[in-house]
Amino acid sequence: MKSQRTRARLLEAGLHSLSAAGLPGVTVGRLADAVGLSKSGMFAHFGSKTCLEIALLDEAARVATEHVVEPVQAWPEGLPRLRALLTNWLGWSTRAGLPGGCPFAAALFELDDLEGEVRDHAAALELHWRNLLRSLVVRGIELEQVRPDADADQIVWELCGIYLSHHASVRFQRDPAADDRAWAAIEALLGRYGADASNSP
Amino acid sequence: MKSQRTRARLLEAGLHSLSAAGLPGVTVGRLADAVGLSKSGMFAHFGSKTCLEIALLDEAARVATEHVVEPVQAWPEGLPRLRALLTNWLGWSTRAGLPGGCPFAAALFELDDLEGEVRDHAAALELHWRNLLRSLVVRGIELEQVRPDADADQIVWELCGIYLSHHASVRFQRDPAADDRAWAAIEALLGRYGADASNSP
DNA sequence: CCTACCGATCGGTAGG
DNA sequence: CCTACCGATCGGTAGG
Repeated sequence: MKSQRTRARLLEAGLHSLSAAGLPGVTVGRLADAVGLSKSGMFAHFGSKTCLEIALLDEAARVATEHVVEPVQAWPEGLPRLRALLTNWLGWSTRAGLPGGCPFAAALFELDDLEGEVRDHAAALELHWRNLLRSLVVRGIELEQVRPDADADQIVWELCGIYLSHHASVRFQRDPAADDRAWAAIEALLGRYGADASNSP
Repeated sequence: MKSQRTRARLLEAGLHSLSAAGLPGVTVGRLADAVGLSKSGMFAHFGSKTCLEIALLDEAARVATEHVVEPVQAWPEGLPRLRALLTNWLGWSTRAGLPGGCPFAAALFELDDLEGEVRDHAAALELHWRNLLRSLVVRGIELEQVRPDADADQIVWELCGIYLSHHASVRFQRDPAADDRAWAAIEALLGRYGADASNSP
């Protein structure tokens, strides 16, 4: 019970480091210091650095789900829910109280050319997220809010690009127009496939 | 003269590490080993780790320019040259012989929440690149290949998103359809602003 | 460019 | 969970 609270504090502090400095910024020693225990205490909670990294990715997914996915279940299915999800997705890490960017966006580029458990775990979480996006698009097609010949995978692919460009725009270039640019791109993308659109591809 | 050749070998080996494992993957000791000299020999060439990192970003920019920008000057101005540039941009690091991904894409997410000279240098190179993209779009407008009311910055912003999604798609998800997805997105984007397009925004 | 060295930190373990 | 410790590696320096 006390152990579980300590673990929760470790995950919270670790997620902050992960957001601020990426996986290389998370070290066993620094995290132990931040929470006020010894390094070996860390290994009592996480058997290895790899286990810690995987636990932190899961924690990031948990917090992301809490802030991005859960509030959206109240919206009507299909496009309205997708739009609400995108609203929550863009900039979620800041609204979740994290000091830096999205750990998954970072993992996409930090782990891309590495092999191992951590990469595999990040890839699984990433796939899960894309499938969620995809299911909303597919539901939009079923509900005839999106053209029946729309390519759901293409839409998801482009939405991910908009998310990444928005992330770079906000966190790296610090462009105040990032939100406007992202929504202009999103509306153009959805407009392209909208059931009301008459222009052929 | 011999020193210059050694420096060139250091830059080449360092750029490989940078591509494969990002900035955290470049260490003075490993790079010294790879080229067969001592660590202090490294400091004779680059005064500090920071200097080395900046030199590697410049080297990455040099190689990128060589493979992406220079071959494109033969194309007609405006849209044809932009399309040729995009063709060379997507996947350039592999065609340049690098073992991993694009160092600038990685820097965008590795350095975003850090401060310092390295970040500033990466930001300057990034801005230079976006300005190049922008100038091609603007030239397309001047040549009436692109609608006069097109927002060049928005186009560049979306192109960067397509590049990042393509990068994640190729290197992280290893999706063989990445090129097709990227070009579908590019053609849709350019079609949206094409001089021949009659649909309003 | 070298040898030889510095203090700090890395992930991890022994033994309790 | 702790103290105490391990070998390896980090960026960097002194002196040549």
